[in-house]
Amino acid sequence: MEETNNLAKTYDPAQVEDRLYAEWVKKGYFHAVPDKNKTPYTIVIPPPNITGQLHMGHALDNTLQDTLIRWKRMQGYCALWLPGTDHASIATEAKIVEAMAREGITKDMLGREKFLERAWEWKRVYGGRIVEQLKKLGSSCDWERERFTMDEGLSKAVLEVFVKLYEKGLIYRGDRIINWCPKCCTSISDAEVEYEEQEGNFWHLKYPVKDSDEFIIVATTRPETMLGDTAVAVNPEDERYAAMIGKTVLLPLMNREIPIIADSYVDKEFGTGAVKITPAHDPNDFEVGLRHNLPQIRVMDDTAKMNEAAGKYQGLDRYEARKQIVEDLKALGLLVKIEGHKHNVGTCYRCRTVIEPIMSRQWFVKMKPLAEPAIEAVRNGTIKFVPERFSKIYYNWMENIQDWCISRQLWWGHRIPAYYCQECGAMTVGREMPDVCPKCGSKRLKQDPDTLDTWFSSALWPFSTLGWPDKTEDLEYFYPTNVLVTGYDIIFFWVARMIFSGLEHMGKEPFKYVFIHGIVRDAQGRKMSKSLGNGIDPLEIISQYGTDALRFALTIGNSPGNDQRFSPEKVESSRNFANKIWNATRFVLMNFDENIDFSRVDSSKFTAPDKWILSRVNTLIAEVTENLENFELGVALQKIYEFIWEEFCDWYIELVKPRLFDREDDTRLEAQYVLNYVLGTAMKLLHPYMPFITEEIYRHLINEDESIMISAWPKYDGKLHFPEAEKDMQLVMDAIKAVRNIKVEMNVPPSRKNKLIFVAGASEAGVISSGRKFFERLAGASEIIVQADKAGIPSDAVAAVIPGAEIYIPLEDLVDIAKEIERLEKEKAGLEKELERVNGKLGNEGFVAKAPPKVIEEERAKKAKYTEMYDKLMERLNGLKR
RNA sequence: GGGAGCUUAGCUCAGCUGGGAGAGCACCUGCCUUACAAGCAGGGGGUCAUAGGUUCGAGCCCUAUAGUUCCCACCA
Repeated sequence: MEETNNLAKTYDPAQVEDRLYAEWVKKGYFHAVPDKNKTPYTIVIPPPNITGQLHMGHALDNTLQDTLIRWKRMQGYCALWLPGTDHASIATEAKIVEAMAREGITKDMLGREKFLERAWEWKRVYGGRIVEQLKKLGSSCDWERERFTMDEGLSKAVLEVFVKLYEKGLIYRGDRIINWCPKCCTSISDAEVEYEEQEGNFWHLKYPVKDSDEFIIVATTRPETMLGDTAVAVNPEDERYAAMIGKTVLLPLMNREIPIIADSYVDKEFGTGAVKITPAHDPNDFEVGLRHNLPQIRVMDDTAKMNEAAGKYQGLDRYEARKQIVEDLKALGLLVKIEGHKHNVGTCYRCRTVIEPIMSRQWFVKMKPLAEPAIEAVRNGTIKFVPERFSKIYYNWMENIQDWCISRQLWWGHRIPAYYCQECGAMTVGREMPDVCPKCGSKRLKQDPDTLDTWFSSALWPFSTLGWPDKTEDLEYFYPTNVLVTGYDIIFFWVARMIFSGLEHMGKEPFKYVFIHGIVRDAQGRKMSKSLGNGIDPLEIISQYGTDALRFALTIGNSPGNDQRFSPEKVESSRNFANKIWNATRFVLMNFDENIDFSRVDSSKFTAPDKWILSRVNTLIAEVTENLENFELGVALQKIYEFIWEEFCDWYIELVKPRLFDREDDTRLEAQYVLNYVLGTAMKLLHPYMPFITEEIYRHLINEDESIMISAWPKYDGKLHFPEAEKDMQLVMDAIKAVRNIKVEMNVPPSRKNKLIFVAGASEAGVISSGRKFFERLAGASEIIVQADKAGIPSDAVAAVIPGAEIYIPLEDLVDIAKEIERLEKEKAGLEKELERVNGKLGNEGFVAKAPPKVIEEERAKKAKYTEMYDKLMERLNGLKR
């Protein structure tokens, strides 16, 4: 205990964090083992990309998870926070390709096998980085269970799911329009396309009608696709074009004959009412093409360069081709006009390249049958979104869901388990490559070169990480998990897909709650981004202010699902709070004796302030616990903050100082005990939020626990509820505040001591008398007189009326009657306003008849209180004015 | 086109099931009071976007409007 009296004057996180974290890990506190005597509480981490660097989004997401898991662990649950990383196929592959490009190497030069070797090497080098960064946040993950989406076990799960869904007919291969990223050279899913509004043009083009001198004018935003046109469509009810339907136009530049068809898809009002149809390069045109049996002509290759079907434009990039085609049409007199046109352009969410819709043979998951139970699970409350409003976003997406394109033309990822016979062309899907083709017996089989969308494996995360498809003890015990914590930007990508996957493969929801948070923005409210360079590095903040300050700043004053701004000022005040706690602890410890022995504490010697603070912390326990249960982390933290700073530090510590400083005081030990208990309890409540400082402090306090991390979460205790003490202390504190207020307002030097005369009824008088020391110390009182009436009070004393008492301060030379009257008039006006409001309510028949009795009673009590204060104030005022 | 959020003190934001408007920062005044100046004490500052409605009672519930942000859809 000796060294405890020598805590540094300011809290230094660097001295504490790494040391404690290492110890927690060493002691195995983060490790969860199935325990039949405990209830499981499970969170699986949203696995960060192996290429990732910790950013504020991670910091927030993981702080919230850690707060929940630490709280539940303390509550006695078998709390598992399962960590891991995601292979992030497209993002990782892009980075590797980029690095290779710097060496002048391409994927093709290297070949698949060598490329994968590089990728695994990349994973080995960088995969651990983000994990180490998560540790800096204090994350209490069970690192013994760390998983990676391409682990053997998880890959087995992917294989199993693919084969199962294929056999059920829920995975199929087909030729459809998909989103193609020409830079990443792969298909991507609808969810991976981001739309951006861009200034574009609307080109009006003349297509000559065959065997006539007529033209039909089409309007397009993408002239380059005209090379692949296989029809022109008009609305069947459009009279302007009625006569044209069925005729043939000669496609300019290509001189291909294409029909004019009628399809209700065409909007008469928009553009010219005639639409060029390019089935191979537009999703809507593709549908029209199917309805009318139109040929599909792809005019671009995988890098969005024009291909051989583009005739003389072959080899040109799509935008060069556009320019050239417009030029050529103009030369031919077929360009009618160019209009400016704002439109949304789809871009690749990874590289921002404009997406090319291209017809291609890909693998898809049939979504409708999977979506239905997933919608139902949220609708019937099996899974709850917090805040609830996010379920609407979820429904909206799920109800309009399209089939999911899952194949990617990438090498880094789970390879599609489909095998093609090189002899007969038969396809086999299976858990392993068949020895021979089941159809023709040939041994020449080749696996599909494509890999799966990275989200295909993360969709299985809540159960694949627990051992599925094997029936493991972990899976049995920890699944379904309790809560998933993630940002709203990832509901479609991940949350929705986990829900239908869990229901389909486990027959049970993957989690009960989806706790959604917003985005961390910069101080100006902008999204943090690499291109803007406005990102704030959490690790930088940690090294400057400490992990606890960062976590506090990210949690305080935020409500679930809302975005927040992050500013250095906010962390600074968080850091100040950490320092405040630290110093409160220093104070407590420096007032402990070496041989302090709490077994000798006599609870009958608890004073009013003791009972008051015990009662207050007791209430705090109940409120914080309830807030946490409702995922109101910010509100709960605010309450802890206010309790510690205002009630514990500003009041309780100040109130007990006289007892601590007087070594002979009969209740000194009791004060020390209460300080230790209340601070310790507050630290427990704060621990889930600020794990390091609370642990460090807790170890210096007196308790039986090995670590605050595994100590028991405080419980409300009816025996520690002291309403009388709370009421008495309210009177004392009101009085102190009133005196302080007067002294400042009347410009009394703080150092000057004054006599205080209280006029109060018997019970209040008792409270005030026993609070003598508090007034001396905290209100600068030199002498306290308590009396039942106003006898002998100097007429020029300054007065304050508080609930239950009047206070008079004889200021002699300092008093300015006019000023005093002015001050009292202000008080009077305030009271009048209150009285008016209360009387308005009580005078309202409706209120008295319909309001709950409890509310009416409260209002009546207020009325009595204010009336009494008002009368006393008026008496004083009239006395002064006389 | 559809949907959601936001609008509360100078700034950033809380405000749980409707019952006397809050915090942090900033500002003003005074304090180095032996835990903390990263602090202490005191103070100023708000027709809770606007207009209706429900209710005894609305920052909170309903409707409409305005401004703002975002998501989805993608009429070429």
